[in-house]
Amino acid sequence: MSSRQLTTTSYAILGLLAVKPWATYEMAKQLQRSLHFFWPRAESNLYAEPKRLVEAGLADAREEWNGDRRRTVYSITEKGRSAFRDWLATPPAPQRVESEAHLRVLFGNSGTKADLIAALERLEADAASQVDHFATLGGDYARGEGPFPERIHVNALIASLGIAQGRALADWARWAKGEVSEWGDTRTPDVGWALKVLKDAIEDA
Amino acid sequence: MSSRQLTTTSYAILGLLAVKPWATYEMAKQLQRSLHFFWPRAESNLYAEPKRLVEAGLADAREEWNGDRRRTVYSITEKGRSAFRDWLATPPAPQRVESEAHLRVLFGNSGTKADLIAALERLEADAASQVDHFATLGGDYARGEGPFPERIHVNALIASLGIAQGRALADWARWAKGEVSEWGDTRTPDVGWALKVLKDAIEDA
DNA sequence: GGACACATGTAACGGGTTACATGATTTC
DNA sequence: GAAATCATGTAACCCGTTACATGTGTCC
Repeated sequence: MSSRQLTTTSYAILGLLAVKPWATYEMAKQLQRSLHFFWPRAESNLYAEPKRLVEAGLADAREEWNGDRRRTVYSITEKGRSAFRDWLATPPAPQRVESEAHLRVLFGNSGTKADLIAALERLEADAASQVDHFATLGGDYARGEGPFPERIHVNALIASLGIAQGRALADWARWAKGEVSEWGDTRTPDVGWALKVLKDAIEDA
Repeated sequence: MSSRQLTTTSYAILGLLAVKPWATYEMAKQLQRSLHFFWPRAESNLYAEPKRLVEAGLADAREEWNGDRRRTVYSITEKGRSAFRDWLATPPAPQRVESEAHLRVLFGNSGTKADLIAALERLEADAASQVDHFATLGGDYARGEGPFPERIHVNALIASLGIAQGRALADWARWAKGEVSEWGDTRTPDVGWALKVLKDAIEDA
């Protein structure tokens, strides 16, 4: 019925199940927490996926009752583990970034200075919340409070990545905000300034 | 018929048309070039959008003939310009990143060292090609060869952003590759190492 | 004469989102 | 007793992708 080719989202969930069994609700929350920044998905979506995994024999479902409230707990099967390992051996798809804020910077000369600065502020806010998130996660593990001590090494990797990327973006946005605020208007380029920015950027490359 | 709410993709195209009139084919290529890294879209998609813009009165279409070969040239209308300005004044949606490579790092402990390193290499390659792209773009403008001199300032901004982000990612990936290659296996965490990585990352935050 | 770039699409499919629905339990 | 959160979905919609189609001009 609802059978379908497994997607990356399916494997993301399978990966979570490889860590431990999860109830769907719990798992959905966890996905929001851990995948929000590089594999974002709507919560409602996550209720269909584990059923497909069960159908494919990669996971087992078990009903639990808490009073009159039902919860479905999923766990990975041996077949699931090996399917996940196979997927990990597969070449990853290229990264995909969608950023309206970048778009607004690119076309910033068609709008007002306030618009452009608002876009830069969004960029900075996004970046700051990313840094925050990964710093919190990393801090928990650093204090020995991470929920999965056996995952401390991969989590350290992810935290340092999230922080590095977030910081680079936040720093840039803050810098750019300062620069743009000194522009006369958005339409007329200060060529000397632009040339210097380009030179500096390319040197870094 | 094919009328529909305008999407961010529509506005991206409208933004291009605000720069100059484009033939569809040319425009599709340009979109690949300039939006590939932060608003990627399949080429075939880009042939439908300008028709919607025309339908909405935001653009005009003109047929041109080059021998027996037809090309449709679109240009923005006054209404289009003002609609685009309105859109620029709108708060940008949060950034959205989809990265299978990140996912594979997060679950790297379920796979082999080779898998993990392959993911890191993908990350590094993505980042390097991003740096490359923006360095080329920036270099053209720096040499006064940019196709749109009146856009040098926003292009400088975008180039420096692209390079900064790409470099941050590439540097991290290179570093991580070196670290992981010294791991015993992916399963057993070296807690001392992880703690140090976390401490360093959080200090940076 | 063949390959390749130019130029413009169409058809089918599908993963994902938004919005809504529903009832139970815990908390204040 | 109300509000929040637990817990699990469904229905409709749609933007976008993949894959394919088709003919022309140009270059070697």
